[in-house]
Amino acid sequence: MGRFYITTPIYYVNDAPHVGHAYTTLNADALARWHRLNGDETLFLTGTDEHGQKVADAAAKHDMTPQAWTDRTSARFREAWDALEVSYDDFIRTTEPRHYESVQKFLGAIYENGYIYKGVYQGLYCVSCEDYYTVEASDHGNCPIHGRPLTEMEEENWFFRLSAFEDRLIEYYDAHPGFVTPETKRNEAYAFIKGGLRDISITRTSIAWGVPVPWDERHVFYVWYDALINYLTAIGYGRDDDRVAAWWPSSHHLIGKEIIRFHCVWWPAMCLAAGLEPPSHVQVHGWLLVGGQKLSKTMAAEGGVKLTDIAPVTLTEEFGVDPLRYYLLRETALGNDGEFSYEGITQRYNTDLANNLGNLVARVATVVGSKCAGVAPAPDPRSELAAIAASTVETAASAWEHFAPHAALEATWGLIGATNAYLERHAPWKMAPGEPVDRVLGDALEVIRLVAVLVSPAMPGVARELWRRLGLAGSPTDELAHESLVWGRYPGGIAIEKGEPLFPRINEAR
RNA sequence: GGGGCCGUAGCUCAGUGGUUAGAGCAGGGGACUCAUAAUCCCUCGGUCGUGGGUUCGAUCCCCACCGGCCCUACCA
Repeated sequence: MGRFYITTPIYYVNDAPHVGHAYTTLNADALARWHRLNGDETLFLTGTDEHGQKVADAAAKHDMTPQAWTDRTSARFREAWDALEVSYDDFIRTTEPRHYESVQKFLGAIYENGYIYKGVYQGLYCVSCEDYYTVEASDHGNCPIHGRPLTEMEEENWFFRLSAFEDRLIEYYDAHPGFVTPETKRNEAYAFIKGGLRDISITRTSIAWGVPVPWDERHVFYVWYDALINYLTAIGYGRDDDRVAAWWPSSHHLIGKEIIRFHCVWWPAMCLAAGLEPPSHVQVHGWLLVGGQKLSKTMAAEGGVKLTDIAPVTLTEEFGVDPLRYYLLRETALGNDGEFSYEGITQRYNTDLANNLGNLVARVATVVGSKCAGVAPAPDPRSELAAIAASTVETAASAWEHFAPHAALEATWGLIGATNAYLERHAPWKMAPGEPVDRVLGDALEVIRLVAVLVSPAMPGVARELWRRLGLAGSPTDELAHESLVWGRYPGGIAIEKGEPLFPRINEAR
Protein backbone atom coordinates (compact mmCIF):
# COMPACT_ATOMS: atom_id res chain seq x y z
CA MET A 1 0.00 0.00 0.00
CA GLY A 2 1.35 3.33 -0.97
CA ARG A 3 0.35 6.63 -2.39
CA PHE A 4 -1.01 7.40 -5.82
CA TYR A 5 -1.31 10.96 -7.04
CA ILE A 6 -2.82 11.19 -10.52
CA THR A 7 -3.60 14.30 -12.51
CA THR A 8 -5.28 15.21 -15.75
CA PRO A 9 -4.29 18.34 -17.62
CA ILE A 10 -6.39 21.28 -16.55
CA TYR A 11 -8.79 22.03 -19.34
CA TYR A 12 -9.02 25.38 -21.04
CA VAL A 13 -12.35 26.93 -20.03
CA ASN A 14 -13.13 28.32 -23.45
CA ASP A 15 -13.62 24.79 -24.78
CA ALA A 16 -16.82 22.92 -24.14
CA PRO A 17 -16.23 19.54 -22.47
CA HIS A 18 -15.95 16.98 -25.25
CA VAL A 19 -15.14 13.32 -25.71
CA GLY A 20 -11.42 14.02 -25.85
CA HIS A 21 -11.49 15.58 -22.41
CA ALA A 22 -13.65 12.69 -21.22
CA TYR A 23 -11.16 10.16 -22.58
CA THR A 24 -8.32 11.53 -20.49
CA THR A 25 -10.45 12.13 -17.44
CA LEU A 26 -12.09 8.70 -17.45
CA ASN A 27 -8.79 6.90 -17.78
CA ALA A 28 -7.47 8.86 -14.83
CA ASP A 29 -10.65 8.11 -12.92
CA ALA A 30 -10.42 4.37 -13.51
CA LEU A 31 -6.78 4.34 -12.47
CA ALA A 32 -7.61 6.27 -9.33
CA ARG A 33 -10.45 3.88 -8.52
CA TRP A 34 -8.18 0.87 -8.99
CA HIS A 35 -5.61 2.29 -6.63
CA ARG A 36 -8.21 3.12 -3.99
CA LEU A 37 -9.47 -0.45 -4.32
CA ASN A 38 -5.96 -1.59 -3.49
CA GLY A 39 -5.76 0.53 -0.41
CA ASP A 40 -3.42 3.15 -1.81
CA GLU A 41 -3.90 6.59 -0.43
CA THR A 42 -5.11 8.24 -3.60
CA LEU A 43 -5.37 11.82 -4.80
CA PHE A 44 -7.05 12.40 -8.15
CA LEU A 45 -6.79 15.95 -9.44
CA THR A 46 -8.46 17.64 -12.38
CA GLY A 47 -9.54 21.20 -13.03
CA THR A 48 -9.66 24.13 -15.38
CA ASP A 49 -7.15 26.56 -16.86
CA GLU A 50 -8.70 30.01 -16.76
CA HIS A 51 -6.17 32.66 -17.72
CA GLY A 52 -5.10 34.25 -20.98
CA GLN A 53 -6.30 36.80 -23.45
CA LYS A 54 -8.80 34.51 -25.11
CA VAL A 55 -10.67 34.05 -21.85
CA ALA A 56 -10.64 37.78 -21.17
CA ASP A 57 -11.97 38.42 -24.68
CA ALA A 58 -14.72 35.84 -24.36
CA ALA A 59 -15.77 37.36 -21.06
CA ALA A 60 -15.87 40.85 -22.56
CA LYS A 61 -17.95 39.58 -25.42
CA HIS A 62 -20.52 38.33 -22.95
CA ASP A 63 -20.32 41.54 -21.00
CA MET A 64 -19.00 39.75 -17.95
CA THR A 65 -15.92 39.98 -15.81
CA PRO A 66 -13.38 37.26 -16.52
CA GLN A 67 -13.98 35.81 -13.09
CA ALA A 68 -17.74 35.62 -13.54
CA TRP A 69 -17.23 34.15 -16.99
CA THR A 70 -14.89 31.44 -15.79
CA ASP A 71 -17.15 30.66 -12.86
CA ARG A 72 -19.71 29.71 -15.42
CA THR A 73 -17.51 27.91 -17.94
CA SER A 74 -15.52 26.04 -15.34
CA ALA A 75 -18.75 24.71 -13.87
CA ARG A 76 -19.50 22.96 -17.18
CA PHE A 77 -16.54 20.68 -16.62
CA ARG A 78 -17.54 19.84 -13.10
CA GLU A 79 -21.04 19.03 -14.31
CA ALA A 80 -19.74 16.84 -17.11
CA TRP A 81 -17.49 14.91 -14.75
CA ASP A 82 -20.22 14.49 -12.18
CA ALA A 83 -22.48 13.09 -14.89
CA LEU A 84 -19.78 10.59 -15.86
CA GLU A 85 -19.18 9.49 -12.26
CA VAL A 86 -15.69 10.90 -12.20
CA SER A 87 -14.37 10.52 -8.68
CA TYR A 88 -11.99 13.46 -8.56
CA ASP A 89 -10.73 14.35 -5.10
CA ASP A 90 -9.87 17.92 -5.96
CA PHE A 91 -10.94 20.24 -8.74
CA ILE A 92 -8.51 23.07 -9.19
CA ARG A 93 -9.08 26.38 -10.90
CA THR A 94 -6.13 28.55 -11.80
CA THR A 95 -8.01 31.61 -10.64
CA GLU A 96 -8.11 30.44 -7.05
CA PRO A 97 -6.07 32.31 -4.43
CA ARG A 98 -4.23 29.12 -3.47
CA HIS A 99 -2.97 28.87 -7.03
CA TYR A 100 -1.77 32.47 -7.17
CA GLU A 101 0.12 31.83 -4.01
CA SER A 102 1.81 28.67 -5.24
CA VAL A 103 2.65 30.10 -8.66
CA GLN A 104 4.26 33.18 -7.17
CA LYS A 105 6.26 31.10 -4.70
CA PHE A 106 7.32 28.58 -7.32
CA LEU A 107 8.39 31.08 -9.95
CA GLY A 108 9.85 33.27 -7.23
CA ALA A 109 12.09 30.36 -6.28
CA ILE A 110 13.22 29.95 -9.87
CA TYR A 111 13.87 33.69 -10.04
CA GLU A 112 15.92 33.60 -6.88
CA ASN A 113 17.88 30.65 -8.17
CA GLY A 114 18.91 32.81 -11.10
CA TYR A 115 17.10 31.05 -13.92
CA ILE A 116 14.88 33.95 -14.89
CA TYR A 117 16.19 37.04 -16.64
CA LYS A 118 14.85 40.02 -18.51
CA GLY A 119 15.13 40.15 -22.25
CA VAL A 120 13.50 41.52 -25.31
CA TYR A 121 11.41 39.31 -27.47
CA GLN A 122 11.40 40.29 -31.07
CA GLY A 123 9.45 38.44 -33.64
CA LEU A 124 6.42 37.83 -35.71
CA TYR A 125 3.36 37.94 -33.55
CA CYS A 126 -0.09 36.49 -34.12
CA VAL A 127 -2.79 38.30 -32.20
CA SER A 128 -5.13 35.32 -32.27
CA CYS A 129 -2.53 32.91 -30.93
CA GLU A 130 -1.11 35.50 -28.57
CA ASP A 131 2.20 34.13 -29.60
CA TYR A 132 5.28 34.59 -31.67
CA TYR A 133 6.43 32.56 -34.63
CA THR A 134 9.81 32.19 -36.18
CA VAL A 135 10.12 32.89 -39.86
CA GLU A 136 10.52 29.17 -40.56
CA ALA A 137 7.48 28.24 -38.53
CA SER A 138 5.32 30.82 -40.22
CA ASP A 139 3.39 30.20 -43.37
CA HIS A 140 5.03 32.76 -45.68
CA GLY A 141 4.55 35.48 -43.11
CA ASN A 142 1.09 34.30 -42.13
CA CYS A 143 0.08 32.50 -38.97
CA PRO A 144 0.16 28.75 -39.64
CA ILE A 145 -2.93 28.26 -37.51
CA HIS A 146 -5.07 31.27 -38.24
CA GLY A 147 -3.72 32.19 -41.65
CA ARG A 148 -3.67 35.86 -40.75
CA PRO A 149 -0.68 38.07 -41.45
CA LEU A 150 1.83 38.17 -38.61
CA THR A 151 2.94 41.52 -37.29
CA GLU A 152 6.49 42.34 -36.33
CA MET A 153 6.54 43.10 -32.64
CA GLU A 154 8.93 43.68 -29.84
CA GLU A 155 8.13 43.09 -26.22
CA GLU A 156 10.07 43.19 -23.02
CA ASN A 157 9.73 39.81 -21.38
CA TRP A 158 11.05 37.72 -18.59
CA PHE A 159 12.75 34.56 -19.84
CA PHE A 160 13.23 31.17 -18.30
CA ARG A 161 16.72 29.78 -18.84
CA LEU A 162 15.55 26.45 -20.23
CA SER A 163 18.83 26.08 -22.11
CA ALA A 164 20.64 25.58 -18.80
CA PHE A 165 18.83 22.28 -18.20
CA GLU A 166 19.73 20.17 -21.21
CA ASP A 167 22.29 18.08 -19.36
CA ARG A 168 20.29 17.74 -16.18
CA LEU A 169 17.21 16.67 -18.09
CA ILE A 170 19.19 14.07 -20.00
CA GLU A 171 20.62 12.83 -16.72
CA TYR A 172 17.16 12.64 -15.23
CA TYR A 173 15.82 10.70 -18.18
CA ASP A 174 18.77 8.31 -18.08
CA ALA A 175 18.37 7.72 -14.37
CA HIS A 176 14.58 7.26 -14.59
CA PRO A 177 13.77 4.97 -17.52
CA GLY A 178 10.09 4.97 -16.65
CA PHE A 179 9.74 8.74 -16.39
CA VAL A 180 7.76 8.99 -19.62
CA THR A 181 5.69 6.11 -20.95
CA PRO A 182 5.11 4.63 -23.45
CA GLU A 183 8.68 4.37 -24.60
CA THR A 184 8.08 5.83 -28.06
CA LYS A 185 6.86 9.03 -26.45
CA ARG A 186 9.82 9.04 -24.10
CA ASN A 187 12.12 8.82 -27.11
CA GLU A 188 10.35 11.74 -28.72
CA ALA A 189 10.88 13.95 -25.70
CA TYR A 190 14.43 12.72 -25.23
CA ALA A 191 15.33 13.46 -28.85
CA PHE A 192 13.84 16.91 -28.52
CA ILE A 193 16.02 17.69 -25.52
CA LYS A 194 19.10 16.30 -27.21
CA GLY A 195 18.37 18.54 -30.15
CA GLY A 196 19.05 21.58 -28.00
CA LEU A 197 16.84 23.81 -25.91
CA ARG A 198 16.14 27.50 -26.29
CA ASP A 199 15.17 29.84 -23.50
CA ILE A 200 11.49 30.60 -23.36
CA SER A 201 9.66 33.80 -22.60
CA ILE A 202 7.31 33.36 -19.70
CA THR A 203 5.61 36.69 -19.10
CA ARG A 204 3.48 39.20 -20.95
CA THR A 205 2.81 42.89 -20.46
CA SER A 206 0.07 43.05 -23.05
CA ILE A 207 -2.30 40.88 -21.06
CA ALA A 208 -3.88 41.59 -17.71
CA TRP A 209 -5.77 38.35 -17.10
CA GLY A 210 -3.11 36.23 -15.44
CA VAL A 211 -1.02 35.74 -12.35
CA PRO A 212 1.03 38.89 -11.60
CA VAL A 213 4.80 38.52 -11.57
CA PRO A 214 5.74 39.24 -7.96
CA TRP A 215 8.97 41.09 -8.72
CA ASP A 216 7.61 43.09 -11.67
CA GLU A 217 4.01 44.17 -11.39
CA ARG A 218 3.69 45.22 -15.01
CA HIS A 219 3.88 41.58 -16.08
CA VAL A 220 1.67 38.56 -15.76
CA PHE A 221 2.79 35.01 -16.31
CA TYR A 222 2.00 33.51 -19.63
CA VAL A 223 -0.76 30.91 -19.24
CA TRP A 224 1.22 27.72 -19.70
CA TYR A 225 3.74 28.58 -17.04
CA ASP A 226 1.11 29.18 -14.48
CA ALA A 227 -0.99 26.23 -15.63
CA LEU A 228 1.61 23.51 -15.09
CA ILE A 229 2.10 24.59 -11.53
CA ASN A 230 -1.45 23.53 -10.67
CA TYR A 231 -0.09 20.06 -10.00
CA LEU A 232 1.88 21.51 -7.10
CA THR A 233 -0.76 23.97 -5.96
CA ALA A 234 -3.13 21.13 -5.22
CA ILE A 235 -0.72 19.47 -2.82
CA GLY A 236 0.08 22.70 -1.04
CA TYR A 237 3.27 23.99 -2.64
CA GLY A 238 4.49 27.05 -0.75
CA ARG A 239 1.88 26.49 1.94
CA ASP A 240 2.42 23.00 3.28
CA ASP A 241 5.85 21.52 2.63
CA ASP A 242 5.09 18.24 4.39
CA ARG A 243 2.15 17.61 2.12
CA VAL A 244 4.26 18.25 -0.97
CA ALA A 245 6.94 15.92 0.34
CA ALA A 246 4.33 13.23 0.91
CA TRP A 247 2.59 13.37 -2.46
CA TRP A 248 5.07 14.61 -5.03
CA PRO A 249 7.17 11.42 -5.23
CA SER A 250 3.99 9.51 -6.18
CA SER A 251 2.88 11.90 -8.90
CA HIS A 252 1.58 10.65 -12.23
CA HIS A 253 0.55 13.05 -14.97
CA LEU A 254 -1.81 11.66 -17.59
CA ILE A 255 -1.60 13.78 -20.73
CA GLY A 256 -2.39 13.74 -24.44
CA LYS A 257 0.46 13.51 -26.88
CA GLU A 258 0.07 17.10 -28.07
CA ILE A 259 1.38 18.50 -24.81
CA ILE A 260 4.46 16.33 -24.45
CA ARG A 261 6.77 19.34 -24.74
CA PHE A 262 5.26 21.09 -21.80
CA HIS A 263 5.10 18.12 -19.52
CA CYS A 264 8.22 16.24 -20.52
CA VAL A 265 10.62 19.11 -21.19
CA TRP A 266 9.57 22.43 -19.69
CA TRP A 267 7.89 21.11 -16.60
CA PRO A 268 10.72 18.89 -15.31
CA ALA A 269 13.16 21.72 -16.06
CA MET A 270 11.00 24.17 -14.15
CA CYS A 271 10.90 21.80 -11.20
CA LEU A 272 14.66 21.41 -11.23
CA ALA A 273 15.07 25.17 -11.45
CA ALA A 274 12.87 25.61 -8.40
CA GLY A 275 14.92 23.06 -6.50
CA LEU A 276 12.38 20.28 -6.73
CA GLU A 277 12.53 16.80 -8.22
CA PRO A 278 10.55 16.46 -11.46
CA PRO A 279 7.29 14.52 -11.26
CA SER A 280 7.79 10.78 -11.00
CA HIS A 281 5.92 9.74 -14.11
CA VAL A 282 4.21 11.13 -17.18
CA GLN A 283 1.86 8.77 -18.98
CA VAL A 284 1.15 9.92 -22.51
CA HIS A 285 -1.95 8.83 -24.39
CA GLY A 286 -2.83 9.10 -28.05
CA TRP A 287 -5.68 10.71 -29.84
CA LEU A 288 -9.10 9.43 -30.61
CA LEU A 289 -9.85 9.87 -34.25
CA VAL A 290 -13.40 10.05 -35.45
CA GLY A 291 -14.30 7.25 -37.81
CA GLY A 292 -17.35 5.47 -39.04
CA GLN A 293 -20.37 6.60 -40.96
CA LYS A 294 -22.82 7.56 -38.27
CA LEU A 295 -20.93 10.40 -36.68
CA SER A 296 -19.67 11.75 -39.94
CA LYS A 297 -23.10 11.83 -41.49
CA THR A 298 -25.19 13.18 -38.70
CA MET A 299 -22.80 15.50 -37.02
CA ALA A 300 -20.81 17.06 -39.77
CA ALA A 301 -22.48 19.87 -41.57
CA GLU A 302 -19.49 20.22 -43.78
CA GLY A 303 -16.01 18.83 -43.66
CA GLY A 304 -15.29 16.05 -41.18
CA VAL A 305 -16.62 15.81 -37.68
CA LYS A 306 -14.12 16.55 -35.04
CA LEU A 307 -14.02 14.70 -31.82
CA THR A 308 -14.24 18.06 -30.14
CA ASP A 309 -17.73 18.50 -31.54
CA ILE A 310 -19.07 15.55 -29.59
CA ALA A 311 -20.38 16.15 -26.09
CA PRO A 312 -20.12 13.18 -23.73
CA VAL A 313 -23.71 13.63 -22.53
CA THR A 314 -25.20 12.97 -25.94
CA LEU A 315 -23.47 9.59 -25.86
CA THR A 316 -24.54 8.72 -22.33
CA GLU A 317 -28.13 9.43 -23.30
CA GLU A 318 -27.90 6.79 -25.97
CA PHE A 319 -25.61 4.20 -24.42
CA GLY A 320 -25.51 4.96 -20.71
CA VAL A 321 -22.65 6.20 -18.59
CA ASP A 322 -21.00 2.87 -17.87
CA PRO A 323 -21.03 1.58 -21.45
CA LEU A 324 -19.43 4.83 -22.62
CA ARG A 325 -16.79 4.52 -19.94
CA TYR A 326 -16.22 0.89 -20.88
CA TYR A 327 -15.84 1.68 -24.55
CA LEU A 328 -13.36 4.50 -24.05
CA LEU A 329 -11.24 2.41 -21.70
CA ARG A 330 -11.46 -0.90 -23.53
CA GLU A 331 -11.17 0.04 -27.17
CA THR A 332 -7.77 1.70 -27.26
CA ALA A 333 -4.50 1.03 -25.52
CA LEU A 334 -3.42 4.05 -23.55
CA GLY A 335 -0.61 5.59 -25.54
CA ASN A 336 -1.90 4.65 -28.97
CA ASP A 337 -4.18 6.61 -31.20
CA GLY A 338 -7.56 5.01 -31.46
CA GLU A 339 -10.69 5.23 -33.45
CA PHE A 340 -13.87 6.61 -32.00
CA SER A 341 -16.98 5.63 -33.88
CA TYR A 342 -20.65 5.13 -33.35
CA GLU A 343 -20.37 1.69 -34.92
CA GLY A 344 -17.49 0.84 -32.62
CA ILE A 345 -19.28 1.72 -29.42
CA THR A 346 -22.39 -0.11 -30.60
CA GLN A 347 -20.39 -3.22 -31.35
CA ARG A 348 -18.57 -3.18 -28.02
CA TYR A 349 -21.88 -2.69 -26.30
CA ASN A 350 -23.58 -5.59 -28.03
CA THR A 351 -20.76 -8.10 -27.99
CA ASP A 352 -18.91 -7.48 -24.74
CA LEU A 353 -21.63 -6.03 -22.56
CA ALA A 354 -24.92 -7.49 -23.80
CA ASN A 355 -23.89 -10.88 -25.23
CA ASN A 356 -21.07 -11.83 -22.91
CA LEU A 357 -21.54 -10.18 -19.52
CA GLY A 358 -25.22 -9.31 -19.58
CA ASN A 359 -26.28 -12.65 -20.98
CA LEU A 360 -24.11 -14.54 -18.51
CA VAL A 361 -25.81 -12.82 -15.63
CA ALA A 362 -29.26 -13.45 -17.10
CA ARG A 363 -28.77 -17.14 -17.85
CA VAL A 364 -27.27 -17.88 -14.45
CA ALA A 365 -30.07 -16.06 -12.65
CA THR A 366 -32.69 -17.99 -14.60
CA VAL A 367 -31.22 -21.40 -13.84
CA VAL A 368 -30.75 -20.51 -10.18
CA GLY A 369 -34.43 -19.65 -10.27
CA SER A 370 -35.51 -22.94 -11.81
CA LYS A 371 -33.06 -25.34 -10.16
CA CYS A 372 -32.39 -23.73 -6.81
CA ALA A 373 -35.63 -21.92 -6.11
CA GLY A 374 -33.87 -18.60 -6.53
CA VAL A 375 -31.49 -19.18 -3.66
CA ALA A 376 -27.85 -18.89 -4.63
CA PRO A 377 -25.57 -21.85 -4.01
CA ALA A 378 -21.97 -21.36 -2.87
CA PRO A 379 -19.00 -21.91 -5.18
CA ASP A 380 -16.77 -24.96 -5.15
CA PRO A 381 -13.41 -24.11 -3.58
CA ARG A 382 -11.70 -26.48 -6.03
CA SER A 383 -13.56 -25.35 -9.12
CA GLU A 384 -11.63 -25.43 -12.37
CA LEU A 385 -12.66 -21.79 -12.74
CA ALA A 386 -10.71 -20.87 -9.62
CA ALA A 387 -7.35 -21.11 -11.38
CA ILE A 388 -8.57 -19.14 -14.37
CA ALA A 389 -9.97 -16.50 -12.05
CA ALA A 390 -6.68 -16.26 -10.19
CA SER A 391 -4.66 -15.72 -13.34
CA THR A 392 -7.24 -13.20 -14.57
CA VAL A 393 -6.89 -11.22 -11.37
CA GLU A 394 -3.13 -11.31 -11.67
CA THR A 395 -3.16 -10.14 -15.29
CA ALA A 396 -5.68 -7.41 -14.60
CA ALA A 397 -3.81 -6.14 -11.57
CA SER A 398 -0.56 -5.98 -13.49
CA ALA A 399 -2.30 -4.17 -16.35
CA TRP A 400 -3.72 -1.50 -14.05
CA GLU A 401 -0.31 -1.04 -12.47
CA HIS A 402 1.10 -0.45 -15.93
CA PHE A 403 -1.56 2.07 -16.93
CA ALA A 404 -3.22 -0.36 -19.31
CA PRO A 405 -6.96 -0.33 -18.57
CA HIS A 406 -7.76 -1.94 -21.90
CA ALA A 407 -5.62 -4.96 -20.99
CA ALA A 408 -7.23 -5.24 -17.57
CA LEU A 409 -10.67 -5.32 -19.14
CA GLU A 410 -9.60 -7.70 -21.86
CA ALA A 411 -8.39 -10.15 -19.23
CA THR A 412 -11.65 -9.81 -17.32
CA TRP A 413 -13.63 -10.68 -20.43
CA GLY A 414 -11.47 -13.74 -20.83
CA LEU A 415 -12.84 -14.95 -17.50
CA ILE A 416 -16.39 -14.17 -18.58
CA GLY A 417 -15.86 -16.19 -21.76
CA ALA A 418 -14.41 -19.12 -19.83
CA THR A 419 -17.46 -19.09 -17.59
CA ASN A 420 -19.90 -19.14 -20.50
CA ALA A 421 -17.99 -22.12 -21.88
CA TYR A 422 -17.99 -23.78 -18.46
CA LEU A 423 -21.77 -23.51 -18.30
CA GLU A 424 -22.03 -24.98 -21.80
CA ARG A 425 -19.89 -27.96 -20.79
CA HIS A 426 -21.84 -28.72 -17.62
CA ALA A 427 -25.29 -27.68 -18.81
CA PRO A 428 -26.83 -27.29 -15.37
CA TRP A 429 -30.21 -26.62 -16.98
CA LYS A 430 -30.28 -30.27 -18.02
CA MET A 431 -29.42 -31.67 -14.63
CA ALA A 432 -31.76 -32.58 -11.80
CA PRO A 433 -31.56 -30.24 -8.81
CA GLY A 434 -28.84 -31.27 -6.41
CA GLU A 435 -25.26 -30.83 -5.46
CA PRO A 436 -23.68 -30.97 -8.95
CA VAL A 437 -26.00 -28.24 -10.17
CA ASP A 438 -25.27 -26.17 -7.10
CA ARG A 439 -21.54 -26.41 -7.66
CA VAL A 440 -21.72 -25.23 -11.25
CA LEU A 441 -24.06 -22.36 -10.52
CA GLY A 442 -22.17 -21.36 -7.39
CA ASP A 443 -19.02 -21.14 -9.47
CA ALA A 444 -20.72 -18.93 -12.03
CA LEU A 445 -22.09 -16.66 -9.32
CA GLU A 446 -18.64 -16.39 -7.83
CA VAL A 447 -17.26 -15.30 -11.18
CA ILE A 448 -19.94 -12.63 -11.41
CA ARG A 449 -18.94 -11.42 -7.96
CA LEU A 450 -15.29 -11.24 -9.01
CA VAL A 451 -16.22 -9.50 -12.23
CA ALA A 452 -18.18 -6.91 -10.27
CA VAL A 453 -15.03 -6.01 -8.38
CA LEU A 454 -12.79 -6.21 -11.45
CA VAL A 455 -14.94 -3.88 -13.54
CA SER A 456 -15.63 -1.43 -10.73
CA PRO A 457 -12.91 1.04 -11.80
CA ALA A 458 -14.34 1.16 -15.32
CA MET A 459 -18.06 0.71 -14.63
CA PRO A 460 -18.83 1.66 -11.05
CA GLY A 461 -22.58 1.66 -11.58
CA VAL A 462 -22.66 -1.76 -13.19
CA ALA A 463 -20.44 -3.11 -10.44
CA ARG A 464 -22.89 -1.94 -7.79
CA GLU A 465 -25.85 -3.39 -9.69
CA LEU A 466 -24.18 -6.79 -10.06
CA TRP A 467 -23.45 -6.76 -6.35
CA ARG A 468 -27.03 -5.99 -5.52
CA ARG A 469 -28.41 -8.71 -7.80
CA LEU A 470 -26.11 -11.23 -6.16
CA GLY A 471 -27.81 -10.37 -2.89
CA LEU A 472 -24.62 -9.02 -1.35
CA ALA A 473 -24.63 -6.25 1.21
CA GLY A 474 -22.60 -3.09 0.88
CA SER A 475 -20.73 -2.41 -2.33
CA PRO A 476 -18.06 -4.18 -4.39
CA THR A 477 -15.46 -1.68 -3.28
CA ASP A 478 -15.99 -2.01 0.44
CA GLU A 479 -13.17 -4.50 0.77
CA LEU A 480 -9.67 -4.14 -0.56
CA ALA A 481 -8.77 -6.03 -3.70
CA HIS A 482 -6.50 -8.49 -1.95
CA GLU A 483 -9.44 -9.56 0.19
CA SER A 484 -12.26 -9.49 -2.32
CA LEU A 485 -10.46 -10.77 -5.42
CA VAL A 486 -9.99 -14.22 -3.97
CA TRP A 487 -11.89 -17.28 -5.14
CA GLY A 488 -14.62 -18.53 -2.87
CA ARG A 489 -15.79 -15.44 -1.06
CA TYR A 490 -19.34 -15.65 -2.34
CA PRO A 491 -21.29 -17.07 0.59
CA GLY A 492 -24.31 -18.49 -1.20
CA GLY A 493 -27.54 -19.13 0.63
CA ILE A 494 -28.96 -15.78 -0.36
CA ALA A 495 -31.77 -14.89 -2.69
CA ILE A 496 -30.63 -13.42 -5.97
CA GLU A 497 -32.50 -11.15 -8.30
CA LYS A 498 -33.08 -11.89 -11.97
CA GLY A 499 -33.89 -8.35 -12.94
CA GLU A 500 -34.21 -6.77 -16.34
CA PRO A 501 -31.46 -7.27 -18.91
CA LEU A 502 -28.41 -5.39 -17.71
CA PHE A 503 -27.59 -4.22 -21.23
CA PRO A 504 -30.54 -4.47 -23.61
CA ARG A 505 -29.17 -5.15 -27.06
CA ILE A 506 -29.02 -2.29 -29.47
CA ASN A 507 -30.53 -3.55 -32.69
CA GLU A 508 -30.93 -1.93 -36.09
CA ALA A 509 -28.09 -0.37 -37.98
CA ARG A 510 -29.23 3.18 -37.33
C1' G B 1 12.71 23.74 -43.88
C1' G B 2 13.62 20.53 -39.39
C1' G B 3 11.99 16.32 -36.14
C1' G B 4 8.95 12.09 -35.30
C1' C B 5 5.09 8.26 -35.89
C1' C B 6 2.34 4.75 -38.59
C1' G B 7 1.37 1.18 -42.84
C1' U B 8 0.45 -6.93 -40.22
C1' A B 9 -6.29 -11.23 -41.88
C1' G B 10 -12.73 -7.80 -44.52
C1' C B 11 -12.49 -4.28 -39.82
C1' U B 12 -9.89 -2.67 -35.11
C1' C B 13 -5.33 -3.87 -33.41
C1' A B 14 -1.20 -7.44 -30.76
C1' G B 15 3.61 -9.34 -31.74
C1' U B 16 8.98 -11.45 -32.21
C1' G B 17 16.46 -11.43 -35.47
C1' G B 18 15.08 -17.96 -36.34
C1' U B 19 10.76 -24.08 -36.75
C1' U B 20 3.56 -23.78 -39.34
C1' A B 21 2.77 -14.66 -37.72
C1' G B 22 -1.64 -14.00 -33.32
C1' A B 23 -6.53 -11.89 -30.79
C1' G B 24 -11.37 -9.75 -30.94
C1' C B 25 -15.22 -8.60 -34.31
C1' A B 26 -17.19 -9.73 -39.10
C1' G B 27 -17.81 -14.32 -42.68
C1' G B 28 -18.75 -20.00 -43.14
C1' G B 29 -20.19 -24.83 -40.77
C1' G B 30 -21.96 -27.48 -36.55
C1' A B 31 -23.98 -28.01 -31.41
C1' C B 32 -27.31 -26.33 -27.78
C1' U B 33 -32.11 -24.26 -26.44
C1' C B 34 -30.70 -21.98 -19.50
C1' A B 35 -30.14 -17.06 -21.65
C1' U B 36 -30.78 -10.34 -24.15
C1' A B 37 -32.10 -14.40 -32.10
C1' A B 38 -27.77 -14.58 -26.84
C1' U B 39 -23.94 -19.04 -25.75
C1' C B 40 -20.40 -23.02 -27.05
C1' C B 41 -17.21 -25.80 -30.62
C1' C B 42 -14.85 -25.92 -35.34
C1' U B 43 -13.43 -23.12 -39.55
C1' C B 44 -12.15 -19.64 -43.78
C1' G B 45 -8.79 -15.75 -44.08
C1' G B 46 -2.37 -12.39 -44.33
C1' U B 47 3.61 -12.18 -50.68
C1' C B 48 3.48 -8.66 -42.23
C1' G B 49 3.15 -0.93 -47.73
C1' U B 50 7.10 -1.16 -52.19
C1' G B 51 12.26 -1.78 -53.71
C1' G B 52 17.11 -2.55 -52.13
C1' G B 53 20.87 -3.81 -48.23
C1' U B 54 23.09 -6.29 -43.63
C1' U B 55 22.68 -11.54 -42.04
C1' C B 56 23.34 -18.51 -42.28
C1' G B 57 18.27 -16.40 -41.59
C1' A B 58 14.09 -10.24 -41.36
C1' U B 59 7.56 -8.85 -40.73
C1' C B 60 11.07 -7.38 -36.87
C1' C B 61 17.86 -4.01 -38.11
C1' C B 62 19.73 -0.21 -42.10
C1' C B 63 18.71 2.87 -46.66
C1' A B 64 15.36 4.73 -50.32
C1' C B 65 10.54 5.26 -52.06
C1' C B 66 5.02 5.33 -51.90
C1' G B 67 0.78 6.27 -48.84
C1' G B 68 -1.51 8.21 -44.16
C1' C B 69 -0.65 11.26 -39.81
C1' C B 70 1.56 14.35 -35.98
C1' C B 71 4.90 18.02 -33.81
C1' U B 72 7.75 22.65 -34.91
C1' A B 73 7.52 25.76 -28.82
C1' C B 74 -0.85 27.47 -25.54
C1' C B 75 -6.62 22.81 -28.68
C1' A B 76 -7.80 15.79 -24.37
